Amino acid sequence: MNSKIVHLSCSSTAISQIEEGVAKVAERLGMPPQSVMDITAMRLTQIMARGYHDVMSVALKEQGLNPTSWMTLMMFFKAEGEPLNPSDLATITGESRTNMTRICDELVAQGYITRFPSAQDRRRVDLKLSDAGAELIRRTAPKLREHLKPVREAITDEEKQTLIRILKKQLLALPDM
Amino acid sequence: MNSKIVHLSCSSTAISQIEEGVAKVAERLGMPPQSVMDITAMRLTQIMARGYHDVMSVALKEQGLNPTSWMTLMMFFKAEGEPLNPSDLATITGESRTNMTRICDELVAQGYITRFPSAQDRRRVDLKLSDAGAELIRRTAPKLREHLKPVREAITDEEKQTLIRILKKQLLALPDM
DNA sequence: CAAATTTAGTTGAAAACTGTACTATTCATG
DNA sequence: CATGAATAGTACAGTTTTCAACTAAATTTG
Repeated sequence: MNSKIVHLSCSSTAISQIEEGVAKVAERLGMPPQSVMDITAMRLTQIMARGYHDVMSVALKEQGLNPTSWMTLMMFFKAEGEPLNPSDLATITGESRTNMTRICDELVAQGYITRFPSAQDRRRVDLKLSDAGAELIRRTAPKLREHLKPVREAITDEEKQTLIRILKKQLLALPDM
Repeated sequence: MNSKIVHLSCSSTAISQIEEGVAKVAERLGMPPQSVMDITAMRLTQIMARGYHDVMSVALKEQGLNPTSWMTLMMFFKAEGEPLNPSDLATITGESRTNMTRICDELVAQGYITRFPSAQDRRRVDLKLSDAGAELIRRTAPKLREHLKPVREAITDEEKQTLIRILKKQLLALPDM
């Protein structure tokens, strides 16, 4: 019987299916048994990231934002009035410079950040959070937190620490490109 | 001094900056101290997923594939000749049905899968892996594994188990939408 | 210090993905 | 068994992101 799966592939049946599938494929491809863990970890990480993304998207849509523009706004909030340039933002967020230009265009158009030419370097553009932007952040952050509540409560503080520690080790091993 | 960051945000300075930034923002927004862990875990998960994606993309590009089409091919490989339908693939991979149609179009055009109407249900389309597709998988899998080697070797088997266990708990908590 | 190189930002075209709407078919139920 | 609801697939339009090419300014270097 072909058991049905709910939309977001995060039911326990869906997860079991992934594990079975990975094990089967790894064996047929003659991969070492440990590779099952590697691939499973990768898949689950990707699915979790997608889950975060989707939850955030839903929560942010009503504010006219998406996860990327939100993260960009947070960079400004962190900067505490210090101006940021598009390329800084691009490297920090991991977005392309091209995309960052667009996102900033949008945020400027929405009135959440202001843009003016840099005094020091005339190639550069200085961007700052507007009052409206800061207000938006203060208003939206609690809503996001609320949406993420189930995920937050699914694991213990100790598990969170462990997760962070393991992810850091993996991240440092990523080949830079 | 404003320290420069390498392209993919996975240097140890970049990670520290994320942690500092999260802590600072959380405090200024009056969020509880634990939320720093929550947000950090989320960010690192997302960055890791992006890292996987980028590594896969590079490795797959030379075969004319992308991470999504690769995952789709793997579903067929797992199915062992059993025909699959676009909507099955969509639910399993988490892609939209629309997108899956397009991906399958592409894979058919590349000759890696074959498409023919289902005998049982005339609404359906049956898709199967072609010999060329199976050959492509056998040829590509080891290359992918090679590209992911640094990540695989960054953590112990025990840590992998732990990572998987924690991610599973979180995944099950994701609100379905 | 002039020429070559690099960097910042942007633009337009292309690619990847999503959302809506539609047709054809099957399933459910009165 | 006829009719309404649900499902499979896809086309089309819109969004988001990337790629390639370009301008302008700064930096390097011969």
